[in-house]
Amino acid sequence: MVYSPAFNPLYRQIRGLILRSLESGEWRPGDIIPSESELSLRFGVSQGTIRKAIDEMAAENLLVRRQGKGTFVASHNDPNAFFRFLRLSADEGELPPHENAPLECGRAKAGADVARILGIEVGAPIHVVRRVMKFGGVPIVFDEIYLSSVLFPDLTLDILKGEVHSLYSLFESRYGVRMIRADERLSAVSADKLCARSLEIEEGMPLLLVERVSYTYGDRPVEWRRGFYSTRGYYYHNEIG
Amino acid sequence: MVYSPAFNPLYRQIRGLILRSLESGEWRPGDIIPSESELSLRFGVSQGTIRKAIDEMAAENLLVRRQGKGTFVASHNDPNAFFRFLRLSADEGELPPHENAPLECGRAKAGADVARILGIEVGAPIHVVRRVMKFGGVPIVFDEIYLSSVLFPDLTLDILKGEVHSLYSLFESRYGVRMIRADERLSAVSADKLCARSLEIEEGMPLLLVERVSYTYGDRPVEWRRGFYSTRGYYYHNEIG
DNA sequence: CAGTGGTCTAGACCACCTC
DNA sequence: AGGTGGTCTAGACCACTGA
Repeated sequence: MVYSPAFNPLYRQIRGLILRSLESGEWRPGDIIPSESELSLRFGVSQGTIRKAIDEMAAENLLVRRQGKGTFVASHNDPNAFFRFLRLSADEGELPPHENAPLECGRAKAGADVARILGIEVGAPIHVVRRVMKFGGVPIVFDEIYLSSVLFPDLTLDILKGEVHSLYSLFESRYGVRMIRADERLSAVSADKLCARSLEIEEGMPLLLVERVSYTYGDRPVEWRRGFYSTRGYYYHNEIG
Repeated sequence: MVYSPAFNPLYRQIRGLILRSLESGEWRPGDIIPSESELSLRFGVSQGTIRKAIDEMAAENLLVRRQGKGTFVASHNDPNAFFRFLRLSADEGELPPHENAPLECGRAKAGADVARILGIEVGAPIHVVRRVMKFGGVPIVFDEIYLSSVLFPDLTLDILKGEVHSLYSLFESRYGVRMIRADERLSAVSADKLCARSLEIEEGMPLLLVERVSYTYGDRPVEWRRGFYSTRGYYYHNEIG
C-alpha cells in the first residue's frame, strides 16, 4: 500500500471521544475526569492508550494531570492559566497587581472584518467591549473586544465590572465558552485620540498593537480583540522553544 | 518518605546522556542518530525508555523524528527551522522572498548590559553586527546583534555577506554554536535616526522592537539581538496554545 | 491505607522508507 | 526484504495524595 490517508491511531480516536465529552459539558472546567483505569474500561482499550491520549491533551493545555490526585479539565480559573494569555512583564521586578476597568459594553452589528474573523454573517448582532487594564494603578493596556451576541447574550457593563478573576474565566463560568488557544498578530502603531485618552498618554506615542483571535473547541473563533499596549516599563514576553 | 527531591526517572537520565553526545559533537546537526534499538543496547535500558527520552527531546526541537528513516539532530539548515525564529508574516498573501544585507561587523568591548546578558566580563571582546533584512526588496527589519568574540573569533562582514542560509545556520556550521531557544521581549518604540535611515522611513515612526537573547545547550546565552521591525504591511505572529 | 498518575519492561504488530 | 519509527497491549512496580 503506497498511502493510507485515513489511518487514525486508536489513541487519537480516544482523544476525540474525550474531546466530545469536554465539548458536551459532561466534564466541565475544573472537574476531575475519570481515572485512567476507568477510562480504559469505558472505552475498551488498554491503559497505555488512554495515557497517550491524555498526554497529548495535557500538552495542549486541555487537561491538567496531578500526580496522586487525578486528571482535571483545564480552567481559566486556574491562576496559572491567566498568564498564559497575558504575556506582559515589567522591565524591573515583578508585575505589580492589576485591575480591570471596563469602560463600555455596547451592542452593534458585525461589519465585514468582524464577520469574516468570527465566522458570522455581516450585520449579525455583536457585543463591543472596551476596557483598560491598569498595573500598579497606571493604565497600560486598552482593549477593544468583539464578541458574537449569540454566545454572550446578556453580557453587560455591570457583569464585566463584577468580573472576579479574568475575562476568560467569566466567559467560561457564565457562558460555557472556553477559550483554548489564540492567534496573535503584533505590530507597532501610533496612539490615536481614543487610545491616548484611555491610556493617559500623548497622541502619537508608539503603542504595541496585539490583535488576537481566540478559539474554542473545534477551532471555532469566538473572540476578536485589539489590545493597545503602552510599553513604557513593560514588555510582551515570548519564548521561542 | 515525605519527599525525594533527587528522584530522576531513567528516561531523563538517558535524555542527559543523549544531550551530552549532542553537546560533545558526537552527533552533529543534520546527522542521523542511532536507532532506538541500538540506543537501548548502548544504554542498557528498554526501547520504551529510549523512546520516551527521544519523544521529549523531539518536543523541544532538539531532535527530529522521521518515520521509516530514523531520528536526526535538528539543524538550522532545515528550512522549517528558519521560520521558528523569524515570526514575520505579511498582512496580505505570502511573505515575499527575503534578502539579508549586512551593514557592518565591528569589534568592541562588552558594556555592562551586554556583559550581564551574555554572562561575560565587562570589557570582554565582542562582535557587533548590524544588518537589514529586506522583503520583496523593501527593508523591514534592522538588527543589532551582539556576540562574544570568543565563540565567533574570525567573524567578518565578508563572511556574513557570503552567508547562504540563515545567520543561525552560519553559526551552527562555521562555529559549532547551535541556538536551541530564545527569550524575546517585545515593545513599541519610535524610530531614531539610525533606524529611520536603515529602514528608509521617517524618524519617529512607530517600530516593533524585538529584543532577543538566544541560548545554546545548557542554557548558555550566546547572542543578544535588538531587532527593529517596520510593521507596515507585516506583523509578528504568535500562537498561544 | 487505597487510589491516582508516573515509570519501566517485553513483546507483537503496523506504517513508512529505502534498497 | 529489512530497517526505521509508531502503535498497542499487559503487567509490575514507584511516587504522590488524602483520608
